[in-house]
Amino acid sequence: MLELKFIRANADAVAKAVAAKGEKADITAILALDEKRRAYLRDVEKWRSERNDVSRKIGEMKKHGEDAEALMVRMRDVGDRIKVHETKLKEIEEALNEHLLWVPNIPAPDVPPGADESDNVEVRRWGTPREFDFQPRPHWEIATDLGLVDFTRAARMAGAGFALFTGLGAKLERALISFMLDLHTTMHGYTEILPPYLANRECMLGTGQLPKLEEDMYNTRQDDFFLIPTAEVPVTNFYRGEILSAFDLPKYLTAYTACFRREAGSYGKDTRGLIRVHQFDKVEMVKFVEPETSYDELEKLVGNAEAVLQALGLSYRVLELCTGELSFAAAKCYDLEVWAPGAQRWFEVSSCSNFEAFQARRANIRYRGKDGKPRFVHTLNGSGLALPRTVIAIRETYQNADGSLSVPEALRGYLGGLETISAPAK
RNA sequence: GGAGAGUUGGCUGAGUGGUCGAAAGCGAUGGAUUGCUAAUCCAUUGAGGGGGUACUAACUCCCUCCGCGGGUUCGAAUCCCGCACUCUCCGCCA
Repeated sequence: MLELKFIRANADAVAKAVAAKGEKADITAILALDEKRRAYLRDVEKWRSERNDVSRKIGEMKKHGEDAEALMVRMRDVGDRIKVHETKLKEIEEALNEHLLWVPNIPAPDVPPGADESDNVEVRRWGTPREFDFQPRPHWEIATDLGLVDFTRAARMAGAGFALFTGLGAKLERALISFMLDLHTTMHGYTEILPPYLANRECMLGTGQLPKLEEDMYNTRQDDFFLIPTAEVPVTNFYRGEILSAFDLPKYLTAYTACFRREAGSYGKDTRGLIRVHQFDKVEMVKFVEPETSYDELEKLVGNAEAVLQALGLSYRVLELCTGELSFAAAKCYDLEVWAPGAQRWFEVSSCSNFEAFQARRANIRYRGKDGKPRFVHTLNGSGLALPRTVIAIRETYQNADGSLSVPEALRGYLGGLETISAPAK
């Protein structure tokens, strides 16, 4: 959410940002409603002021035993008029607010302009893609042969597009989750939390998934809860409505959660294996920081996510997203893409964004500055990491000629010292 | 699921129809005192919005907000109704 004052003063720039992001917020309508709102507000406030004055007078007259009937009759009239205009004012404000919720965040000035992924800018690469002296196989073959996943039975349980990890495949998920959380809590200064996987409507509005992405979310009809599409939702809402102290900032939180996405509109895309599934595991990092520091914090956040890939020995590249690829709420975003040598392509495993005050304004998360004035914090978040594609990269990178899989050293401690995953005996 | 109690400012906590935006305490900020620390004293200290002078600062007037939404009334933190959440007890249950 942007401030109405800001939109009023920078209408052109905001309209430009809306276009650059391919959004459809109607800035002209907002300005008109804003104008109308203030006109009604002036009237209502004038009458309310009168009512307050006269009511006070009535109170005093009654105390002195005087007859205030005439004034009371007059105020009854004023009261009716206020009520009518208040109703109208409320309608206008609701319409205005509805419009405002559709205004995206403005890209930071240094975000490269562009329409699609071809305009993203590669910032750096890490690691050398592994050379094979045999033909590397794709991850879905490896997983099936080693008995790590079972999509047939997953479909029986839930439906198409769900993963079911089995045996060491399941244990590998658990190992990765523990490894990532341990890394972030011991090396990067994050506090671990384990939040609810269901979130209410206010949370979804706060982080900006709603109203735009309602179709992509699972909703529990009876109670109007949403299955979280990312831990960002509950974790960012950790401080919703609170005023933090400047001395407590920055706050770093990390959480493992399952994530649920309907992936409406993406049918037929990346249907194979784990690339795109309705439920997946992810470790998320969320930061609450002072505005002055948020871009430094973003770089550090990317570094925290990169540390996971580096520890796992996986090659990756860092992309800076162009304006057209930025999500609704983000001002700036880096994607981390890992190299999968079997599939011969890059897979996004992390998205690290600075939302500046956009989410904080929606979720009303403030801090009290050293001058005592409350200000909105800046929020950031990044995956550290999403598991399915990380697992894909591990399988393809660490595969051996005999079909077995070496366990990355960083994970061995979490798998009872296991060094190799081999096909189960038939 | 049933019964009861509660929800007030950064925090604790008073307030049951008329200067209540709200006592008191804590905390915070500024100042005084002080060899340092501690203690003490004085002062300031809620948020959001609209208008005016000014035209980033400052000043000033007004409105709203005591969980949320309605209602009663000239007037509601205070009375009535609905909802949410928290706590206690009972039932059920992983």
